[in-house]
Amino acid sequence: MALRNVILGFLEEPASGYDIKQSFEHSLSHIWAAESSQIYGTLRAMEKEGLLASETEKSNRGPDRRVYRRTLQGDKALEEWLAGDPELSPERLSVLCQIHFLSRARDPRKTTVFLERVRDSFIERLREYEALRAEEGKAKEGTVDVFFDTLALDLGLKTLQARIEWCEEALSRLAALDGADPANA
Amino acid sequence: MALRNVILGFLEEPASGYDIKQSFEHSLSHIWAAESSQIYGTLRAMEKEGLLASETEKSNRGPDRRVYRRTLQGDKALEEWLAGDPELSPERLSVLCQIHFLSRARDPRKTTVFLERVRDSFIERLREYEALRAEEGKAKEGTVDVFFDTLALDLGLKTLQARIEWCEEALSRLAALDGADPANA
DNA sequence: GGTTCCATGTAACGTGTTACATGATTTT
DNA sequence: AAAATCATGTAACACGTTACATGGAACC
Repeated sequence: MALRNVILGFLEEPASGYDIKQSFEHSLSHIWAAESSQIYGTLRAMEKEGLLASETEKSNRGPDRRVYRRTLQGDKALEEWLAGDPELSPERLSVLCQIHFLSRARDPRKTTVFLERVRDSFIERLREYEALRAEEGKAKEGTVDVFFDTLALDLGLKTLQARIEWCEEALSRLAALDGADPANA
Repeated sequence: MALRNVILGFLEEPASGYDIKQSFEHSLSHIWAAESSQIYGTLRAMEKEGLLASETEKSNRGPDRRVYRRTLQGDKALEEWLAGDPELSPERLSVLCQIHFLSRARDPRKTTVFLERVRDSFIERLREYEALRAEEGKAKEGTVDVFFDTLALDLGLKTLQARIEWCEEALSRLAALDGADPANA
């Protein structure tokens, strides 16, 4: 159901499936990048359900565009979503499963190597988020908009920082284990 | 593909679909709780692929059990998963989408109410994780096992703490905005 | 006799990805 | 003439959830 809601959110102005795909890439890329195939299908379904209405329109470049706008029912659905409960989806990070089973083997060496790689991946992603954040910040220096537009991105940054810290802590505790109890190696 | 790998991980000892379902509930519940229907289907598929082999066995209570064990090929697949790249799945938190579109409206009041609810949900989940953590810790006080067995859980704890902090920070910045610029209300 | 636990599954649906098909227009 | 961009879609597959069917054994 989330995709439907996000589409409703993007349709503040009438837009085509192609436009919505662009919106994903420009303003939600760090959270979600839906595929065109899914977007087009969902738009059709939403029109059938009465959430959207569409008209075709000549493009000045390429084939005709099917332009969608929210119906009153669509307006209402969006409002309900934004006034409804926070949707805390379960996380199900595969990497946690890997760590779980690795650590069952009680092998400090293997665990260390793996955690270092996890940390490096997190750091890499952090760099990407920081770059995005810098762009946003530069574009709207000192305005109230900076706060609102970086709200969601900042959660990602904070989360990654905490996870990198977790890696560092786990690695230093592992090093202590390995030193104190070399029989484990 | 993740479910296949987790099943391989659980099959350190031969086990039935039912047993695997229990394993999810006992040792991976905070990360993932797969449904029986999916587990049984996947077990069948994995046997067909040569990762597992099964025999039926009388149960001392209830119907016959189909007990699976890893084949050599299954051993190899598990090893490869644990030696392979960390799987950092994309997060796609619906709640971030909600925040994104709420904040577009530039409405400090609505955003405040929503963020308070998000914070409370995170706090609730944190309590659950802390309870799980306390159980683990109690069962294996002072042993090396505590470290390994709480590794994945601790990431969850750290993540939640960071997210709660993020809520608090955003809320206090919002309060400042609202005080300084009441024209926005 | 009813509830709970053991145990395996089927069917339908919802969501998401990958690969591909089609064809116009603009830029190099 | 080739490549990039605009624009919409179909088909097949993979993953996951929900609801339901079936039936035995143990416990109260």
